[in-house]
Amino acid sequence: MSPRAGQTKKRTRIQAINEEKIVEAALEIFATFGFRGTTIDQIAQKAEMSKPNLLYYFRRKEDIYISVLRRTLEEWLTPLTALNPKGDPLEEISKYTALKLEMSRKNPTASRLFANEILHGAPMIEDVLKGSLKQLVDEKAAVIRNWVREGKLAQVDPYHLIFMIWATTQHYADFKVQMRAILGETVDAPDYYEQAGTTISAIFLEGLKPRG
Amino acid sequence: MSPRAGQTKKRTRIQAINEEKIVEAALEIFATFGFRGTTIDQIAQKAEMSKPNLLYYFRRKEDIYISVLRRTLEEWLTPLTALNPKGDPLEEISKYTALKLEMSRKNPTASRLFANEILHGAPMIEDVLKGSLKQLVDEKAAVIRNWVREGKLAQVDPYHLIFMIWATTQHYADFKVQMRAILGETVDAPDYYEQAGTTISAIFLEGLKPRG
DNA sequence: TTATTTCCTGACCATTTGGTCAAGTTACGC
DNA sequence: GCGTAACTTGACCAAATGGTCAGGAAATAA
Repeated sequence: MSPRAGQTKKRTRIQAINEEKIVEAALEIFATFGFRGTTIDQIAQKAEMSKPNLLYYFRRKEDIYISVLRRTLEEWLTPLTALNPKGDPLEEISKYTALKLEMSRKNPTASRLFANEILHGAPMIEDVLKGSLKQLVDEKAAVIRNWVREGKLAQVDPYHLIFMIWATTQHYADFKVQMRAILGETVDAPDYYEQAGTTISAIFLEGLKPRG
Repeated sequence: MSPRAGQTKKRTRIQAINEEKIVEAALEIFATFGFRGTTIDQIAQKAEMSKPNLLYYFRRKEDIYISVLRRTLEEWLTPLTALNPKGDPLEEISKYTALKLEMSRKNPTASRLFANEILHGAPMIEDVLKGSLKQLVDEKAAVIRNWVREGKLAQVDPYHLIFMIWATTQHYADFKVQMRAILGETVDAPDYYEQAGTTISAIFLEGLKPRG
C-alpha cells in the first residue's frame, strides 16, 4: 500500500528517511524554479531516487510542494512567537529583527520559497495565512500597540511596523541576486549581514535624523 | 516576413497596436504565473488573438518575456534618478520613499513581475542589473554618503538604506496577499497606503524611540 | 484595379511532463 | 528460513505545450 505521506500511520524507517530526502531536495528545487517550473524528475534526481519511487511516497507533485511549504512556514513564524510582552520594547524589537535577519542569512532558500508562493497569490496556503499566521500577528500587534500606548515606543501602527521588519529582513534572502549585481562579492563576505544589521537597527531605533 | 519585435524597422500601424496588446496582456499573466507557469495560449487569449498570430509578432515566449521585463525595469528605476543631490536630504529621501510606495500602489503587477525574476536568479536581466542599475545605485549611494559626511543624515550605510527603502515599499505590492490575509479588506481601503506612508516615514525619520 | 506585402489561421508536430502499472526486489516480523 | 508487506523500477500513457507551416484574408502601395 502507498504510504500517504503526512498522515500519522506507522512510519517505517525507510519511509522516514526517504520522505526526508525528498522534502529536502524539493525545497531547493521549488525555491529556485517555482511550482510549475519544477519537474518531478528534477526532485527525484536530487533526492537520488527514481521518479516512480518518489511518487510512491508523494502521490502528486502538489503533495510534495504543500509538505515543503508547511514545514517552511512553521519555521518561518517561530521568531515572532518569542516577542516577549514583559521585555523591554526596543530591545525586543531589536532582537526580533536580528533573529529574522539571521534566518535570511542561514536559510535563504526557505525565504525564497515562501516569497514565491505569496507572490503568486498563495493558492496553497491561504488557510494557514488567514489562520495561525493572522492569529499570531494579531496577538503581537496588540502587544506592540500597548507599548505605544504606554509611551515606550514612538507612535507607529503595529501592523505596518511588523510588515516593515519582515520586508527589510527577508529582502536579504529574496533579493540577494540583485544585491550581488550591485555590490559584487561583498554580499558573500562574512561581515555583510553584520553591516546590514547595524544599519537596520540604527534606522529602526534612531531614524535618519542626525543627532547632536 | 516576420516583424521581429524589438528591432527598429518600419513598424506598421497594425504591428504597433498588436505588439502593445501582447506586451500588456503578457505583463499580467507573467506576473501571476511566472515564466514557466505562463502559457502562450493564456497570453494570446488575454490579448484577443490566436496563438500563431501572437507568434507572428514574437517568435518565442522568451522574447515576449524579455520585452515585458525591460519595459518594466526601466519604469521601475525612474524614481531613483530624481533623487536630487542639492535638495534637503531628509526631504529627498522622504519624497523618494513616497514615490516608490505610490508605484507599489498603482502598479503592483510590475513590481511582482520584477520580484519574481530576481527571486529566480534574474537569468534574463543580469546584464541590466550589473549595468545601468548598478551605475545608478552607485551614483546615488555616493550622494547619500556625502550627506552623511556633512552631518545631514545619521551615520548609515547608503547601500543598506537604499535596499531598506526598496524592501519596505515593494513589500506593499509583492506581499499584498499576505497583508490581506492578516488585515482583511482594510488593505483595499483608500487610506491604507496613506497609513503605510505615515508609519514608514515616521520610522525612517525618527526611529522607534519615543520622544519627550 | 492590381500586385505585393503584411497579417492571420487551422492543422499539425515533437517534446516534455505528471502520473500509472505490472512485475520484480528487498526488508522484516515470526 | 519463510512469508508477507514494504519498497523499487522500466515501460508506458495521455495531456499540455512551445513552436511550425502552408495557404488564405486583408491592407496597402502602384
